[in-house]
Amino acid sequence: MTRAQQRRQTEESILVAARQMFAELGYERTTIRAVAKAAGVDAGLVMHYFGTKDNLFSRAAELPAEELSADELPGGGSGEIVEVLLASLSSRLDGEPVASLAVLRSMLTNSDAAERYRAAAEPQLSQITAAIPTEDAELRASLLSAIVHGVIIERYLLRLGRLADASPDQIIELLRPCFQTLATTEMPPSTVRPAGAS
Amino acid sequence: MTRAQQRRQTEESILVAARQMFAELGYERTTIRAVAKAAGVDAGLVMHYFGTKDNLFSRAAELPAEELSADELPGGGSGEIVEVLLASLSSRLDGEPVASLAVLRSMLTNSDAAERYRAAAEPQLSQITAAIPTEDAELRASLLSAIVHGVIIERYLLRLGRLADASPDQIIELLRPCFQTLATTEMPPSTVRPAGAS
DNA sequence: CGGGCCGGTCAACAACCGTAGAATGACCAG
DNA sequence: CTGGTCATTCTACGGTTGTTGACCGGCCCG
Repeated sequence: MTRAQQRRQTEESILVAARQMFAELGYERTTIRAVAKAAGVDAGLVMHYFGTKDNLFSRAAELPAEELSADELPGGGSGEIVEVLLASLSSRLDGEPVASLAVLRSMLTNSDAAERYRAAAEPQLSQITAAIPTEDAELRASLLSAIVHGVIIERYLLRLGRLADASPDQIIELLRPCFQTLATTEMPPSTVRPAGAS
Repeated sequence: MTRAQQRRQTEESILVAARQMFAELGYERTTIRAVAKAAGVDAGLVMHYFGTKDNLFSRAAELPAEELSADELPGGGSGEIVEVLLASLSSRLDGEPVASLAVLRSMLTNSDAAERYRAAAEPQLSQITAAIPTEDAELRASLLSAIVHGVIIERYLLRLGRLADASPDQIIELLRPCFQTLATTEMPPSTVRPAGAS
């Protein structure tokens, strides 16, 4: 194995360990020394390669650009966007998306993670907005986004309730009508009955 | 002012400062020294009163039992539970619920916060479950819960999109049909059209 | 084959953290 | 008035953290 290969491999194993720890412990509780030990190298080497802890996080959280943002939501009507969103959610629901979780868990305490998350979420948000015909499209898009993130957080980070172990398909099917009423103007007319109405 | 009063007042001002910092920075980045400085006292005093940082957090996060869990969701059909949930969400949507945010932001890194959150969420969850007549009631309840938390996190912690500044009423109204389709078996039949179907 | 590049280790520093305990000084009871 | 309680502060300790720079040794180029 050539020298460059060796280096890239070591670098990658550091990144893998870092991703894992960031996802499990969040930014603050993840220490460079622990990452180094998990990767089987010295802490100094991590600094030598990545320069700074923030930078290590940046590099470790790079690929969720792929995991986090749905890949280029194709335009289309509000009907199609729902299916695209559901498909994107579904793919994130089987198999732990480690890099995404690293970003999500660190999001609330690390400013770089927060910005990275915003950068991944905003274009997606505006694409959803564009596909919704109503006046309050922006808010509806935000709600759709909030639901997606709420589900992922509750499933992977909080591990609360049935959401932790339910099958992706089951979740998707329950969410579909929900998404449809949000993405389109149609509100089920008969079911709108706020509180007291005989 | 008597001695006991003075003490309780100082203690309270420490708690206020602690809540604020935990809500803004999360558990790890909040330091006892900083809390003390914000409260205008010495760090040692904080230790003297609260013994430990974990304990300080516990005390600072006590009142969200009131903020977090909807107060005694009254039983009732799936229709009523929707309105109760929406009302609970609505009340949390105007005015920043500082203590709740402290718990939420620290939840992902501090085990006490996580447990506290679970303790507040689980009874609520089972009450929702009880009000839903379908077989997959547990999952539906979890989804409802996930949506609520997703909305709050995106509004207060992430401050992403229109959700950050929209009026509570507007959010509630958009969410209502969503909640109804989740809490009841009724699925809008005509709108179910997965992908390609002519 | 020899010398420099480079992957990698080691030891140490400065800062900060939670925490402990002694010291101070004002207040209240007897 | 006096003695002790108690709110409050000060100083310091041990540990961990991010980060640094010197050092070592094998690989590759000329």
